[in-house]
Amino acid sequence: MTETHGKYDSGCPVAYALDILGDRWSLLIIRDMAVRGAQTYGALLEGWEGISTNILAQRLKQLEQDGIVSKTRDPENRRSFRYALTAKGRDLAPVIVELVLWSGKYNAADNAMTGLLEKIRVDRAAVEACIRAGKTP
Amino acid sequence: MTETHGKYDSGCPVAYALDILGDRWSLLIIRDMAVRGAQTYGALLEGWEGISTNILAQRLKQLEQDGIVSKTRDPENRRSFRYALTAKGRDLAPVIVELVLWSGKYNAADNAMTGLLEKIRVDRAAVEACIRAGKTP
DNA sequence: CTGGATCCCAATAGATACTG
DNA sequence: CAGTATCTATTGGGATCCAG
Repeated sequence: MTETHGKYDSGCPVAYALDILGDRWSLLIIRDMAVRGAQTYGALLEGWEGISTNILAQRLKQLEQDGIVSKTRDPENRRSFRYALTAKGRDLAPVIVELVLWSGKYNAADNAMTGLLEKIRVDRAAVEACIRAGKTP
Repeated sequence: MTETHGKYDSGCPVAYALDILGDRWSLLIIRDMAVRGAQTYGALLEGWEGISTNILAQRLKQLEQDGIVSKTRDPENRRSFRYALTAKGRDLAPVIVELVLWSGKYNAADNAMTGLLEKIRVDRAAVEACIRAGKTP
């Protein structure tokens, strides 16, 4: 019954994760939602790395299918949509935290944009709790 | 002096990590070394997912440049090489562990090949210590 | 206007066959 | 065993077009 997801159906949990996250953009989109609080297509387009419109649309659709992202109409602005992380998406917080710690160790120099590393160093649990609560740390 | 690595030089630590790991194969190669103990080109080729030869060669070269993997001549077999994780590569252990835990939560069904999830659940610290020590858990 | 589809084209990733 | 060569498929950028 296990839905065959992607390319390699090896039964390895690392491969399962990489089927969803193993590309240049998916995790950056998740980061934009978790860390920067981006909630709209427009806000995601203006991320730090400059994703293009077709890729963003495609990845959002895929992430929605994978249960990472939810899409709803904006209650206050009927012509807009709101994207949010699901519980499954927010549960990636520890993965993001470990990636940031690793980068911080080996790429100490540039960490300019986020300040995330410092926040994690001060109180890692608090950062994860924020993300899990759907708030930006 | 920060060497510009890859595509997006945004200064975000997540992006730094993804520049090295954000593709379908790099982290699987690292997993094969860390978890399965693969040390040769041939052993890596026979991983669970079936990487093709050119991709493996290219990724190994890149991972070596990025300081994740080291390549040395096999002392016992002069015509063979041995690939190993560097400290930087082994320090990805927590990232792999978090990915496995996440997959285990949302893809409980298939975890057949590794048994890694169970080991992590029994003693996470021990698994990470193994990998950091260059031993397979 | 926001959100997204589409087309064109360049660049990368990848499978297979072959080589020292 | 450890790759290279070749060829095809997929990805991605950028502009533009389209719908609500």
